[in-house]
Amino acid sequence: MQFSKSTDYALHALVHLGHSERCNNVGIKELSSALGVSESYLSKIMSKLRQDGIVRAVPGVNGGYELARPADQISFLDVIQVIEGRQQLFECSNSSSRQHRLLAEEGAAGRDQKRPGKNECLVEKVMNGAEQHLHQYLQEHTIQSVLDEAFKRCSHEVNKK
Amino acid sequence: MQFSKSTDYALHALVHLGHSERCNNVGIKELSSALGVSESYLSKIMSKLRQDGIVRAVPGVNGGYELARPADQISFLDVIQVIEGRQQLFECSNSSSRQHRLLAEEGAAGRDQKRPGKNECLVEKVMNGAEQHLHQYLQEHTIQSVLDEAFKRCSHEVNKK
DNA sequence: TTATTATGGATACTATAGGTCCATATTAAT
DNA sequence: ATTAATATGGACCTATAGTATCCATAATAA
Ligand code: SF4
Ligand code: SF4
Repeated sequence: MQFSKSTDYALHALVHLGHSERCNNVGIKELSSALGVSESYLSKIMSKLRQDGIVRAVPGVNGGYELARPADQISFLDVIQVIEGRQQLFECSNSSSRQHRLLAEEGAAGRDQKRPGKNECLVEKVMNGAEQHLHQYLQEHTIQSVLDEAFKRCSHEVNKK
Repeated sequence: MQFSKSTDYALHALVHLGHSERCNNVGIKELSSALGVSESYLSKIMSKLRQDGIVRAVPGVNGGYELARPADQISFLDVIQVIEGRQQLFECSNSSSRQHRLLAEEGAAGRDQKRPGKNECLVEKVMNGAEQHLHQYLQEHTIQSVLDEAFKRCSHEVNKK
């Protein structure tokens, strides 16, 4: 259970883009050398980010990438979901087992015909809760918030002189 | 980014053990058929749980597994960490890149010789925060809490009669 | 028109998850 | 002591996902 390296790369690439915002587009070469990742691999990742509307890309001379929206509207969650997919953290595999009947159906069978089998399972309930918490946190942290913190450090440095 | 099936199995097995607590040990056969998982595979998982002190095991006739401590002292986090390992959610891979210097070192180099390179990286900071939140939530939910909820449902059912 | 850049398909390698089988060790019951 | 039942651990296999490279093609600005 770990985030993939691709997510790592994507986040760093976006931070880089956010940092060079006012300049021209940033080409894959610059990104690649800044992050220390091969151009071929990184370009796949950037492609994904573009397909999901996180960045814009323009080919041709002086082309490259730029953020498709302000950095404070690109959350960590957005990036993670693009790269890792939107599958949920916990997916029940054996919902036809005897176990299942105890935890999800018993007590619901006769009581509520309104919700047909939609009675939430107790294990899933905990896990989905965990996922929600995680998502909320990741939603609240954006590329901009990283940039801001970096700037704060930088200005500390200046003040000290 | 998903929890493995093994974690799923482990959680269900523990719930089963918790449910049959006062009875004798529960053998792998019963567990296996209750969960709908092969004995061979499930036994590997149970072995891991034993090595980490979550369950006790006794071989021989009428042997089997039982919880090594009360169900309210076995958190989801405990189980997950046994099965998935204790690696952190986000592990930085390219800490020698140019990027890194911007985000983790700049502003720290001259300022603080006390903490040698221990200046926390800003991307990691967010991710570690996320992990902490997740862990806290998972720590607060135990096998017992699932059992309790199941019991609540059950008694509703009884009251209705 | 051309040089430059992104895109997407094909391919390969690797690591991990998921799963099986069997030989061995351990224990309780007889 | 013997035996039957049970857990354990090693060896092995397969499928899938992550990581990565290469190349042919498309799109764009100069
Ligand atoms: S009890 Fe929940 S997690 Fe378990 S099998 Fe049923 S739906 Fe899945
Ligand atoms: S900035 Fe943080 S996440 Fe990025 S390379 Fe440095 S330590 Fe790793």
